[in-house]
Formats: sequence, C-alpha cells, structure tokens
Amino acid sequence: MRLSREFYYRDTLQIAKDLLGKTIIRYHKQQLLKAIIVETEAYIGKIDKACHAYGGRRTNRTEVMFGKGGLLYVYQIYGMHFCMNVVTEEEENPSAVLIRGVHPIEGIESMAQLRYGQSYDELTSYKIKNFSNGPGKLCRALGIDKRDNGIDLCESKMMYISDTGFQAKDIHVSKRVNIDYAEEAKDFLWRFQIKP
DNA sequence: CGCCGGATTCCG
DNA sequence: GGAATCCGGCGA
Repeated sequence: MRLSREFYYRDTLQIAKDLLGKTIIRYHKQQLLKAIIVETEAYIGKIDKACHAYGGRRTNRTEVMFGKGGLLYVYQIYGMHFCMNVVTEEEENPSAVLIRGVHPIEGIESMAQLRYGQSYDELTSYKIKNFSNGPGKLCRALGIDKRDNGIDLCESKMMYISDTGFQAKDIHVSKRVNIDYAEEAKDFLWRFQIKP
C-alpha cells in the first residue's frame, strides 16, 4: 500500500532507513515499472553542508525541498544525469532522501530499453550488474527526469512508493559518496544499504 | 553576464 | 584515471 504523508513527516534518518525494501511504483508511457529500494542517503538542510538547501539556500532548484514531505525532488547533475530524492519532514524544513540504488522487479523489459536501448535478455552480465546501482542509473531505468520534479508521491497516480511488508534486517551504514567539499558533514554516516 | 564545478557514469 | 556535458549558483 502507498506510503502516506505521515510516513514522510518524520525524522529524515529514520525515513532513509525505512525506505530500504520499499517499492517504487511508476507508470511510464503506459508501462508499469516497479523497483525495490536498496540504497539511500539522507540530506538534512538545517545541519548538513552537503545538502543543496544548506544554510537556507532557497532557489528554483531547491524550492521543492522546502515543501512538504512526500514530494519528489529531481535534479540534474554533471549536465547529463538525473538524481531522485524523496522530500522529508514538514514544510520549511528542507530535507530529503536520495535514492542511490534499486532492484528492478516489474517492467524489466521497458527498463532495459530506457537504460540501454536493448532487450533485457541481450544484456551482458556487466550491464545487468550495473543496471540500477547508482542514482543516475536508476533514474535512467525508471525514465525519471526534470519533468518529474515536484510530483506528490502521496497523491500522484503516476508514481508513488509502496510498503510491501518487507522488513530490512541488516542495514549497512557508511559515509555518503562524493561530497568531499562538505567539510565535517562528509563524515556523517548517512548512507544506508540493504546487505546482499 | 561569465565562470566554476558538481549527491555521476562510462570507457580505456 | 579522465572525459562527457550543461545548468544552477554566485560574484561582479
């Protein structure tokens, strides 16, 4: 069942952990795509120099993060990739959870076309291994881009996150990736993965 | 208005 | 290890 507003109106670190094992449901060009979240990172604007909204930095890009929990924050990175985040906590408390890895479970053929322009059974083991194990990769596979910024995951018919009852037992905790510029925040243990 | 660099990915 | 590639953020 669809995660409610209450789920997103909570502590960001708790949400980042709770999102592990949840399922992204997305209708893309008439196709149903489903993928299980296996890796996340938390970003908390009030205290986190790695967060785009740190220090009250409120711009066209970061505006969504100042909105209510449950909105989708999509931004472009390195001119060619997109990353998707789930906005968390109440309005005016800019925080989000970056989705860094998913495991495809439905609509795999459509995802293979979106990701590689190939049929899934044509993929090499290397491509399968690297199918959606990164924030840019999974957005490509799910057909997510800037147009999806601002989607309300609690209301949208096109996309939401579902609780299928899965409970993550062993969660691997580590430092976040590629935020060397973030001073003390670069050492925060805010990266969460389901152990394989 | 111009410059700088990134919550990445892929290839050699 | 380095290129691809472009827009957001910020200072002038």
